[in-house]
Amino acid sequence: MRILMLEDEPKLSAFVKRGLVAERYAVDVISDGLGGLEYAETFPYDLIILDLMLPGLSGEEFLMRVRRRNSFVPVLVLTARDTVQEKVKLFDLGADDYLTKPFAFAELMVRVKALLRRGPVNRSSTLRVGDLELDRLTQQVKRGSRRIDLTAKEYSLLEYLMQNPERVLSRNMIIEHVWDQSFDGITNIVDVYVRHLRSKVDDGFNLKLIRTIRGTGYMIRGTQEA
Amino acid sequence: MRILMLEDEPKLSAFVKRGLVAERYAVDVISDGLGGLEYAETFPYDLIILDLMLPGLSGEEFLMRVRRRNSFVPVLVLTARDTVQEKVKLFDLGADDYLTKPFAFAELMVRVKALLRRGPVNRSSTLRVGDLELDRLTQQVKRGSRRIDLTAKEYSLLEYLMQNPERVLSRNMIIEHVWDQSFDGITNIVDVYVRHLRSKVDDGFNLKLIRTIRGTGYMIRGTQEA
DNA sequence: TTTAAGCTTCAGCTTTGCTTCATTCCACCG
DNA sequence: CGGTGGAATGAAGCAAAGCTGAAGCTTAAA
Repeated sequence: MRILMLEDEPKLSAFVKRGLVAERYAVDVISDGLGGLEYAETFPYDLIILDLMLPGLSGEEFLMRVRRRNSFVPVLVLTARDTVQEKVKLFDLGADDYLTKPFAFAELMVRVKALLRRGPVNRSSTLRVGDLELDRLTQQVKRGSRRIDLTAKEYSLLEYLMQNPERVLSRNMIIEHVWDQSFDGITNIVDVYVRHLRSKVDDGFNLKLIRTIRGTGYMIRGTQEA
Repeated sequence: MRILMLEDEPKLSAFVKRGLVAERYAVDVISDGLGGLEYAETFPYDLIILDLMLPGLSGEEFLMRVRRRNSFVPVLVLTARDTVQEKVKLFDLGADDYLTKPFAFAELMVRVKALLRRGPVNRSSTLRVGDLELDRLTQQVKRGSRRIDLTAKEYSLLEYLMQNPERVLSRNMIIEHVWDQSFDGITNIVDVYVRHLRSKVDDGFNLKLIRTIRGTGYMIRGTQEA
């Protein structure tokens, strides 16, 4: 799950980012409107958190432009004003939810999860492929009855695979969903992490869930068959 | 345990606060209704103590608004009038208990504890994880047969962990529950206190109860396993 | 006013995970 | 049944996260 945060106050963004990362989201923080727009148009975010007070381009302007690109990313707006007019305007512009500052982190978290859940991909909170189970609430992974400990990146990768079972995912797509902005250039990082995952998820089991599609990418599947 | 107190008479609020702090609650005092509403909506309090005579927004109004947000936080009302009508009105508005001024501190304390105990989180007064025991009534902590002395913050932290055994708690969540205000930005205060706790709770024992989940936060668990 | 206890910050040190790179392996091609 | 390019793998450097001791600060107690 990849989140873009538009916030120019470093303390706040650092605090929020730390919390989101702890929940295993890949978070990009951008501090000005124009730069944010560029990011929003370049990467496939699952959610945007938008502070209305933004240098370079107002929050309203940003929201309009994103929506004009007929993008349906959920947008959570952070605002200082809490009036009815404000609310109406925001929903008009296409915001999906809003939060007035100051807010408790727990409250932000609740809304983030709610917005992500209602997206097209995520109905349920538990993903299943074969006898492999990933619980997004507690972030626990089990194969059969055996618990599996994953690092943050391993977890995100597995989550992405399991969101798209039986579908071949290219290395580029995987990088764009699982890694954040800190990434550049050509790399075999996906291969390496698939290896890590396999050693924890598939090793010692008869049925291998993660498959390589030569020349294309990877796929997860719970059934036998060639 | 976090308490919000709405009281505009400084002497009284100082007196009560000191008493509550001595009992290891984290107490925020706000002296006007509107500000109090903001706090109540922003932070997750376990209890609200409300003086009916309040500038800015009447106590009744406050109560109504809090309840309209369908918040189930217990509210203890302080009032000067002691009539049947008054009582009925208060309970109608959603008060959970009330106290007429003047009152003895001990009396307040009894009611506070009663309300906290019946809250959604606190069914039993003793928390247990492995051979570690925390008694909320007497605020005593024991591991096996050995008594452990904790400071106020250490106690709150341990209590929060033990309320959520086997669940990973992020630093942000911990800060919001254990410390009064959300901290500005980034701090490692949680790390430091976990260290303090460990030195008292885990050091010298074979089975370590408090675990670090790297990149995420901390967890308490009483069973062995990996 | 002095003293002590607890709270918070900070910096350096350790551990772990992230990423790159070089080498080896293997599927698919002719 | 070799050859070739994509994939797998192990190892190693690097960077981030967490640990820890100590010091400064605040508050309460004597």
